[in-house]
Amino acid sequence: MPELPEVEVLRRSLEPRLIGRRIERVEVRSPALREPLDRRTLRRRLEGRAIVGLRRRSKYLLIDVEGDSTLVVHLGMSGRLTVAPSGAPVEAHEHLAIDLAGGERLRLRDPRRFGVAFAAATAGLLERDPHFVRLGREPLSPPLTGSELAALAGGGRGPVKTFLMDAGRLVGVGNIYATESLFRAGIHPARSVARIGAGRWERLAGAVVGVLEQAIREGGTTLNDFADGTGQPGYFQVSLAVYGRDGEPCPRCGGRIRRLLQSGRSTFYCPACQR
DNA sequence: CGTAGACCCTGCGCGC
DNA sequence: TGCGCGCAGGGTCTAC
Repeated sequence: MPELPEVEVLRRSLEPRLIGRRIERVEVRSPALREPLDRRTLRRRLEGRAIVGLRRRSKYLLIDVEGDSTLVVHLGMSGRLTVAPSGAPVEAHEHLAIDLAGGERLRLRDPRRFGVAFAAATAGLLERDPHFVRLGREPLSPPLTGSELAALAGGGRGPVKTFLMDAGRLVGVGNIYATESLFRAGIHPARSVARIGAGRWERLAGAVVGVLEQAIREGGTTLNDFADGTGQPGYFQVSLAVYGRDGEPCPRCGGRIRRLLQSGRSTFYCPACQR
């Protein structure tokens, strides 16, 4: 489900509903996520404390509470984090339920269980926690430039699409937005990063920033199940030029969009427009 | 060393 | 209608 735009849309939708709210109770309904939920630490760090801020790093959402604690959530492929009335029926694959003072409940559902949720000290979290220490550059803050992108790829030889999705270099760009960025930049996804010149790097950096910003404005991409914290779907999927459009006409030249596999992930591209 | 593939897990849509 | 197959937005680990 989520790449950077979806997590950012989720963050913005939750922020006004969560800031200042006190966490009354944390309930681990099913601890089986990619990393097992730690009931004791979650309760110890969160219960009784008010939420003071929501941040995003890469595809992680960070919910800061008073007293130097942070709830970290990664939605994996199928995670959803929503606010519901506390009396709402429990849904399938609900792993975590957090009751807020005032009668609402923050719920984490994740059918495929690729997600992660844990609580830790706020201080030094991004600098020291193993989930964060190896993460690369945020593409939007400040907006990525071509020369920075070229430097991040320095020394590599692999395909440019794989590079864009390497979170150790650049974070937040997953399969959809890597695919769309390369279409906008007119670059073939299999082109080696060693064979990209300054002009192309500049176009690609602009495309990455433009695609991510537009997707945030349009509420993210809802292919199956993405929703923000209030359950609202996004609508960037109608703006997708090539992703998921194998066999359809290219919106720019009318040629046939093709699909190929790279590192086990589907890539869609126009053979005429992307070189 | 960097890179490619397998793997984790459930659900859905498609073709038969 | 039912079933099997392929595929799905993530990340990590292992084997070259």
